[in-house]
Parts: sequence; C-alpha cells; structure tokens
Amino acid sequence: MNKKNRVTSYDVAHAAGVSQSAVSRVYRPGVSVSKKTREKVLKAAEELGYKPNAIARMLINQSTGMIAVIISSRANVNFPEVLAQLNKHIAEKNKRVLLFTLDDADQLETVIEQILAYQVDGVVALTAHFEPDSVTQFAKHNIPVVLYNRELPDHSVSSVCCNHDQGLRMLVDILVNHHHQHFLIMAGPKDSDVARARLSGARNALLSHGFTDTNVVYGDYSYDSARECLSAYADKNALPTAIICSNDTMAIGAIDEIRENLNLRVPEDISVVGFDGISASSWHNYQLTTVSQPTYFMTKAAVETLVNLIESPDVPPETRYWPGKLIEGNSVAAAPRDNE
Amino acid sequence: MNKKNRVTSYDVAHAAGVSQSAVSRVYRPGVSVSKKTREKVLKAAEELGYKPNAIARMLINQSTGMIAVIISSRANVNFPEVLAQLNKHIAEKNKRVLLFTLDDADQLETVIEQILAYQVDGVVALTAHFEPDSVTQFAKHNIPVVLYNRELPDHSVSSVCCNHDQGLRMLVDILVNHHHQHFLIMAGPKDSDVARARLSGARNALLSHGFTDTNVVYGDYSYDSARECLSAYADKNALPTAIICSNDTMAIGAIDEIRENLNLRVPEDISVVGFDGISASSWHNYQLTTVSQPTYFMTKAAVETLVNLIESPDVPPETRYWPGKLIEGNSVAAAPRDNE
DNA sequence: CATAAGAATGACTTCGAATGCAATTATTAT
DNA sequence: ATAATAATTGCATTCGAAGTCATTCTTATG
Repeated sequence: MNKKNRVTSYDVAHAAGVSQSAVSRVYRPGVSVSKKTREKVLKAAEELGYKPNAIARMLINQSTGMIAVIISSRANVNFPEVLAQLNKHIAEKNKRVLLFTLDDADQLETVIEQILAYQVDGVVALTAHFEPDSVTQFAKHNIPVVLYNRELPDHSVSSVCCNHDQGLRMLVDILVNHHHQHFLIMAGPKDSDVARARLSGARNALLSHGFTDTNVVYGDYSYDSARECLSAYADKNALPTAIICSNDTMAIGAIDEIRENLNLRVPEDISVVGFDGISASSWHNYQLTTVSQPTYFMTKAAVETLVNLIESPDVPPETRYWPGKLIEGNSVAAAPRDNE
Repeated sequence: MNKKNRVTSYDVAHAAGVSQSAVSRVYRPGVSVSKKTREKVLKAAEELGYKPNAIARMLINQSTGMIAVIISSRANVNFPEVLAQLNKHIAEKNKRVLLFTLDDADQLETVIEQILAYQVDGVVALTAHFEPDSVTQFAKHNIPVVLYNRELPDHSVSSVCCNHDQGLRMLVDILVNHHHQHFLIMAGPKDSDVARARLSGARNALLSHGFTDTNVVYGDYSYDSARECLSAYADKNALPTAIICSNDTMAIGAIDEIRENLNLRVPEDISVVGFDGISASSWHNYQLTTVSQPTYFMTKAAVETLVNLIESPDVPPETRYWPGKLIEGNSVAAAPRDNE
C-alpha cells in the first residue's frame, strides 16, 4: 500500500500468492485464468478492498473511456434534459462524461487544451462558441467530434440536428391554413446557431407561401426579453395576427404581454406558436401550438455516431436530421378579418 | 510517436535536443529551467503539437483533478442550474467534473465501483439514492464526499443544505399573518430528502403557530401531479384557504387547477405558496410568493468544503445551512372570512 | 585565478495495470 | 506410460510524465 493507502494489483498478488499478471488477467474479460487462481485472487481482492485503477489502465490501453461534453451554461432551456440523456446513453456504451463549460470565446483555448490533455475518446459539443478552427484541432489529434444541433458550413464534422426547417414549415403551414397574412418573427439571440436555424426556417417557410420581408424582433430566448421586445414593437408598428417565436419561453412571454398589456386575446386576436415543447407550454394558460425536438433519439444518435467514429475513425462525417414533432395546442385560431 | 500518433515528452525532448526531464520541467511551475532550454522546448512542442498527457500525470501525481458529481436524472427542476454552477466553481478550482447518473438503487454498486476506479479526488452527491453505507465506502478509500441538500442522521459527512425549515417558516408566517387557519400541504415524493425536509419544515412552522394535524397530499413535484392530487382532495374534503406546496411547479399546477376546475380565485379565495423561485413563478399569471434557494452560494460552499477536505483530509465533517430568500409575489391574500 | 555556491541538466526510477513471450503445468491422445 | 498438445503462469516491459540524485556548467567572490 502506498501513502494514499490504495490497494494495487501487487498487494493483491502478494496476498493471493500469485503474480501481478495473474491479478490483472482476472479483471480482463476473455483471458484464460484457472478457477483456482481466479478464486484466490478474488478472495484476496475482496479482503483488501481492491479496485483496479482506471487511470493506470487508461495509460496502457491508450483509451480513457471518457467523452468530453461541452456545454454553455447560458444554453437554452432543454439542456438539462439533453445532458441527462446524453449521459445515460454514454453510460450505456460503458463510457463516462467529462463536463466542460464554455461561456465565451476567450475560454476556448483553455478548454481545448484541457480536453486534449485528458485524452478523451471523443467530444460532443452543445455549444455555440466553437469555431471551425477548434474542430480542426481535434481532428489533428484524431479525436472524433459530434456537434449537437449545430452544423459546419462544409459539413466536415458529424452533426446531429433537429430539422428546424421542417418544424417551422409545419407551424407556418398551420398559420397559413388559418388564413394568417400578417406575421411577426420573434427570433432568438443572433449568436446562437439554433436561433439562426429557426429564424431562417421561419423565413423560408413564409417565403414558400409568398410572404416576403416579414418583420423580425430579436429576444434572448427569455420570458422577459419576449415581453420587452414585443412591447417595443407594438409601440411603433401595426400588430401582426400571428407571432412565430423561436422558443416556447418567448412564446409564453409574448402571450402574457398580449393579454396583459396589449389587452388582446390569444388565440382569437393574435395566434402564437413556439418551439421546443417545454412542459410549461402545455399549462392551462398557454396550451401552445409548438414543435418538440426528439431529444431522446437525437442524443442517442449523437452518442452512436460518436462511438462509431471512435471505433472506426475512417467513417466519413455524416449529418443526421431529426424531424420535430408537432404539438397542436390552442394558441392558433383563424386570423381575424382584415376589415374588422 | 505511437500508433495514435500522440506526441510525448520524449518526442519533444528529441526534437529539442534535450532530455525528457527537461521537457517535463518546462511544464511544471516553479522548477528551475534556463531560458535557453525553455525556449527550445516550447518551440519544439509548438511544432509537434505537444500537449502534456494528463493521464500519465495523474498516475505519478496520485491525483486526478476530477470530481465525481452524482445526479439523478429525474431530479428536481433546478438541477441544471445547480450542475452548471457546480461545474463552474469546480473549474475555478482547476478541477474537472466527471458525471454519474444514479436513477435507482440497483445501479448504486456499479456507480460506486466506477467512481472508485476513476480515482476521483472527491465526490459531490446530489442524489437521493445514496445510502449511508455508500458514504462509508468512500471513507474507506479516503475519498472526501459532500452531500448537496441532504444530510445524514449522524452528520458524519459534510453537507451543504438550504435551510428548508427557515424558508417554510417565512412562508407560513406570511400565511398566518394573513389570518389563514385552514391549510393544506402539498408535499413532494416521499423518497426525496428535500421533499421530506420541506414537509417537516411546513409542519413545524404550522405547529409553532398551534396548528396540528394539517392535511397532506403527495405529488411528485410535477405540474400534472399537483392538479391531480388537488382535484382528488377537493372531491372529498373541505377546501383549505391556503396551500403550501413543496415546489413552484406544483404550486403553479395548484393555481391552474383552482382557477380552471374549482372555479375559485387565487389569491382571493385560496392563497398558494411555493418553493424554489423558478423563473415561471414570476410569470404574469402566477406571481408566486415563494422562497428561492441561494444556489450560487450553496454550490460555491459545496465546492469549497470539498476542496478543503481534499487538501486537509482531517477536517471534521461540517453541515452548512443557507437561508432561503423570500420572494413576495401576489399569490397570498387575507383569508376569506369563515362565515362568508 | 582559484574556488565555493548555485543553477541547470540528464540518467534512472516511479506510479499501476496490461501483455508478449517463454517457461511451466495440466490435459488429452496414443 | 509417453508424447503431444493445450492451458496457465510469471517475468519483464510498456504506457508518459515527474521527481530524486548525481553531475556538469555558471557565476560570484576573495
């Protein structure tokens, strides 16, 4: 035993009267050891409280079994769920999550250094502040990367994304079917990839119905920002009959602002749609029409893609899109007549 | 370079024309190296893309710089915030989070084995399924543990907890000051420590005002469960004038149920209080009177206590309580008169 | 200029488990 | 019983960085 009184394979070997190799072999599956030795070793290990040292094992195996997950703490609402599910899927692959937070660009270098130092088997990036250059760094060190809800322009890195275009098309179709013609897009922060994807999804969908130049206001995904920017917009513009919000939290903020300060009704006067399918979206007062991301499948796909890359580094990068699921609430109604 | 084409200190040493020891010294602070050698080494390292291997360093240093954080995925709502902040504070101490999920008791052994194998420097446990025996196992291996919002009966392990008793006393005092006399406690799941602490806090506070035998219904912290159990309760019992909910999500559920199905007003007919201070609690329709946990300080304290224990293992276990912060909303009003 | 004191350097060993190889033992066939 | 084969076992080495120790090179001082 050493100073930290850790029990090593040598201690067990000594106690069991066998060699260190024998002890090691008992803990490696598929290696031939006689019942007798195995029992002696396990008995001694039990008595001494021996647990194989994963660090030493990593060094010799050239594989740590650790996956770096990079998140930004100011991420959108469904991140806890995503993280928990990622963790679960990674655990099922018998690997572990090493967590890194990346809040602004100047931490980038430090975080990457650390990830490289820890010799992780792979990286899942859930963060916006992650430039193409960074990805290259990992590539240089042969560390597979999967982006979550983010894609690079050249698709040189594997990604798993929700199909925001398709989701927004479903929402816009519903609004158009309800004869809406005057829209407002409430977008998320400009530096978020997801927000950008949803904004362009909304624009594309509207365009395909012939609506050009729809007005856009920018919030920061929060309830308060939604109320503020809608209030500011209402001061200077004619109100739309339908608001397309880039997430549910802002949609809820918009609904409250419409009802409390604009003194109008939802959905009778203004229809509102969101995105994400957070639990609050189904609460009595809101009952949002929204689209939920298939988080379970997306996280599962991300982990599978990554593990695949770890096992076969030559698999080319793939981008997997998952369709959102429409949740029809009660926040959309027929557009009020223009001449009312 | 080896098969994974990792660059080692030997490669750098060779390229720089110095010994491996020299390279190592360049990366250890406070060791004497001449400017000349340092420059040669850094130049070679830069060219080769050398990053010190943290795994090898761990092995020789007998310290991994990793903190195991154990969470249960079905944890309460503010877990993402807690996890993000924990991670931040841990990163500031120049350590890393290794994440483990513990959803039910039968995973306990596996998770503990893995944590021990990974030679983490310490453990932060945010989970209910964590028996006193488990803690003993870590003690046996000299791994410091800090419990978050959980304490052992014998206080043999350090804990950082929100003072739920004090928080509920503030809430109950407000209700009593508003002349309420008929209460209902809506408690969280029976197997959650936090839920138990809040239940007993509510009972104690009521008792101190002379109210005994307050009725209790049990939800699972969710919106739907709140609506269901309140609805079931209302079918068979006289309604209280005040409902004390063990978290904000249930308080919101209770409010919606009161308004939508019991056709009563909040706060005029029934007052409702919550706990947690989630962002939805301040939304227009709810404006809950609630108590928020000082998450920032609690997570900071947890990390500091743990790091302390890592550096000085003989520090005795301490339990630190943090007071909740009262948020006065608009969900409490004077109790309606009995003879109304 | 000689010498002591100090700084810088490299050879070698350590951390703990895994594995190729050679030696040994057990098993099977003859 | 004996040879032939297979199954175990232990020795020695490996993974990559860090630290001990002895040695060499500087620099300052009398």
